[in-house]
Amino acid sequence: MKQTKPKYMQIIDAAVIVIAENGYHQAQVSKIAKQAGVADGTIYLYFKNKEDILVSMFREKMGEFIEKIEAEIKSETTASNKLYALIKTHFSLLAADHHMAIVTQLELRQSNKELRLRINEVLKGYFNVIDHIIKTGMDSGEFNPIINHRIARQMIFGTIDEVVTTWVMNEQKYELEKQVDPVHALIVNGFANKNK
Amino acid sequence: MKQTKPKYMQIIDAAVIVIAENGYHQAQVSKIAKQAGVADGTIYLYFKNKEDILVSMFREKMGEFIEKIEAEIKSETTASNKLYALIKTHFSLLAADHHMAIVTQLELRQSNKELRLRINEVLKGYFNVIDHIIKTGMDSGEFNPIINHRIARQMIFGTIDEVVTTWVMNEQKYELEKQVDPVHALIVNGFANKNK
Amino acid sequence: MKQTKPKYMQIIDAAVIVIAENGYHQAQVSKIAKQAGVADGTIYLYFKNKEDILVSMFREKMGEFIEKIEAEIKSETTASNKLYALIKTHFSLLAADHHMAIVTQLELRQSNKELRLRINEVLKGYFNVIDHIIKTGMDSGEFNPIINHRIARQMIFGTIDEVVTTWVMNEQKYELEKQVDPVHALIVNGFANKNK
Amino acid sequence: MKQTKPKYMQIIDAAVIVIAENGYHQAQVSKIAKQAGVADGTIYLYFKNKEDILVSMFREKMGEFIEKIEAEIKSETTASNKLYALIKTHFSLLAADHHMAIVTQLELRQSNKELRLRINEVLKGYFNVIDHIIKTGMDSGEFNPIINHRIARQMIFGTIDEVVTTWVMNEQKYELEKQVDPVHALIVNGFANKNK
DNA sequence: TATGAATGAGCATTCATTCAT
DNA sequence: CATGAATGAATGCTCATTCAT
Repeated sequence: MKQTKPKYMQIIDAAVIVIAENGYHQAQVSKIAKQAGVADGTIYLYFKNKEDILVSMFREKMGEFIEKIEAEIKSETTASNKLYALIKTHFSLLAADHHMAIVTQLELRQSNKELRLRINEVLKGYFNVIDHIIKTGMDSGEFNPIINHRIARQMIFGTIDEVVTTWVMNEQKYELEKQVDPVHALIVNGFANKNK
Repeated sequence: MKQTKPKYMQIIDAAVIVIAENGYHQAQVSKIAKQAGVADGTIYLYFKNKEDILVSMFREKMGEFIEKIEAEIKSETTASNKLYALIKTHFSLLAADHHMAIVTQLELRQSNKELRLRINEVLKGYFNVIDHIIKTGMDSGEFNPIINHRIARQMIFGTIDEVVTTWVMNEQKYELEKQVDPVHALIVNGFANKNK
Repeated sequence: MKQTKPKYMQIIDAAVIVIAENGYHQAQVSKIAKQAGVADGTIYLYFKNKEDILVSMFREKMGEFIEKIEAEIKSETTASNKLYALIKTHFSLLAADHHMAIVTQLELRQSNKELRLRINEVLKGYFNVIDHIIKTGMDSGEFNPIINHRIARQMIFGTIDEVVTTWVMNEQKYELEKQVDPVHALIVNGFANKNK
Repeated sequence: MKQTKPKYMQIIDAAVIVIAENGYHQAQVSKIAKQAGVADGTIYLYFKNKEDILVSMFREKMGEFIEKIEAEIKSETTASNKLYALIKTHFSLLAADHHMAIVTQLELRQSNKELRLRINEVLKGYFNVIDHIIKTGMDSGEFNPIINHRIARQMIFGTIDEVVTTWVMNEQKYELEKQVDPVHALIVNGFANKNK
């Protein structure tokens, strides 16, 4: 079969593999080109520079990621269930793609401030999804109306991110998906013992 | 006045400033030496190599950081109040030291995997403090006995870290200390509307 | 005229010139690159590292050296004449290439033990040529059958080397080729006065 | 017992040990100072600079060396016997002092051209001894009157030096003193088969 | 479009020497 | 005489990017 996949995605997929297997600082352009089966110079026909590969990679992959999460959330009605679906889908997708888990949680964070700001731009799409869930809960009275919207978002993202990062750092030894319930419970109910 | 401060701390303090102001990848040893007011070679009388400067810096600063937080927590009795003191002290210390805030939240994360593992070792001391608070709350019945201990720790750290990082990325434009109450409330009470 | 000479030899020739004119310890890679008319980085497309330049240089030049000597020896029949051809060709080649004379006799000896061992490997080819002459003389009865083969080889090489080194150290002020006859005579006949 | 040995010789002896055990390029001044049991700065009260240590070391040790050889030669009458005594003493002294053998045959040759020229100055004392033997042999008619004086000296020194260097490079695995007879025989009688 | 040889800026570290004590 | 902390110059190698083909 002739290689029909456009070179653009071919290079992005190569970048994920190379970064996951070699680490951010060992992911030279020439290595990515070799993995993609193209010449070094060809990279520059599709990307402005190395940073552009990384940002594009993150944008493409994060785009798919968000789409899938949105699809799962849509069918849920309550905010709590939507949040559950978000956590579950987030964990499942990363558990199913070890390379992406390593790249997003460990390797891409080694990039410089400028690149991280551009990555944060991409993350805004994800933040919007979280914001939508929070708004749903506030509007329906399901969530406490006095909670700070921005802090709520940062807690959801911060918690999910820390849980995944710890899991990746522990070399994905345990089942990430088993953490969905306790994470969801903790976010919705907090630490307080209401039976007391 | 004669310079009496031992050169070891002098160099570490210089490293904080240079990294905060120039970024991790622009923090050359010669720049640190210049900032510290010593010759390049003098650095190597006190540190094995560049990585040793960074790990030592993190260990020294994180040590002080944890000591101060422990001191504030000790005088509190309930787990909720201890948690409040932790968040408050954490935010206050970083708000008071812009350089350290930039270095810990943005720059040091650009280091390679090996260095980050060594930094994580130092962080374990902080995790222990969080663990102690959770245990206090569990033992006293203040916290819900069914919550997952590890996830609880990851939520506390993940939330605090995300809030601080966002604040640093927004160039510390708003008052970090105003976030103490909502962060604490959200962790303790969760999202659920109990009046409903 | 377009530069058609392959860069590999271009760099090796540059290394000979730079080392001869600046000395072993002043022969920086950047200086060799400049002399070769290429960029510093280009060196590393053809050589693994600096040591590789030096070993390759010695191997290439010594290879030519040995080939030429072998060619001259082949047409001689007696061992004595073969030895004469070896000494004559050895002296002539170095007298004709002042740079190589300086590099082999003075500069390359300053290299570290590891590099010198690798250089000695290359020298074995030369020792084989000497060994062949000795064997020829022994087999034909031309040379005294009781002489120690290894010592004989060391005498031939040690004498030639010392004569050339002295000549180079005296800045090649006298004619090296005038030494061919006395060196040959001394090796073949020894010191003893047979007329006595 | 108080250390009465003057520091000058103490430092020279330390230099021999450090160079022999670590190699020329790993023989830092601080290492020599430590081995000698003095402070780095103390070295500079007795020697102008590092090169001065090495030249002084060679001069002192070579001085002893030559004295011992001269003493052995004096009691011999014929040139051949004097030459035999020289070779024998040369080999015996180096076989008895492994450190000096390594330093003179391998390590000191790694020094730069300037230092080697100064070392050659010291060697002239040794050359004088050889010259004296040659002259003795010429005057008595024992040696062939037509041999070139300078070449004869270079042959003797070059052969002895090559034999010793090969022995050191082979890690002194065989008995150097067993080579005295064949080396002497070869120098005096040459290669030619006189029975033929 | 695609190639890949060539480019050249940038930096951690060592160690001989000094000099205040 | 003796110390040893401090100095600072000097260099091999990598890799993102270009451009002639």
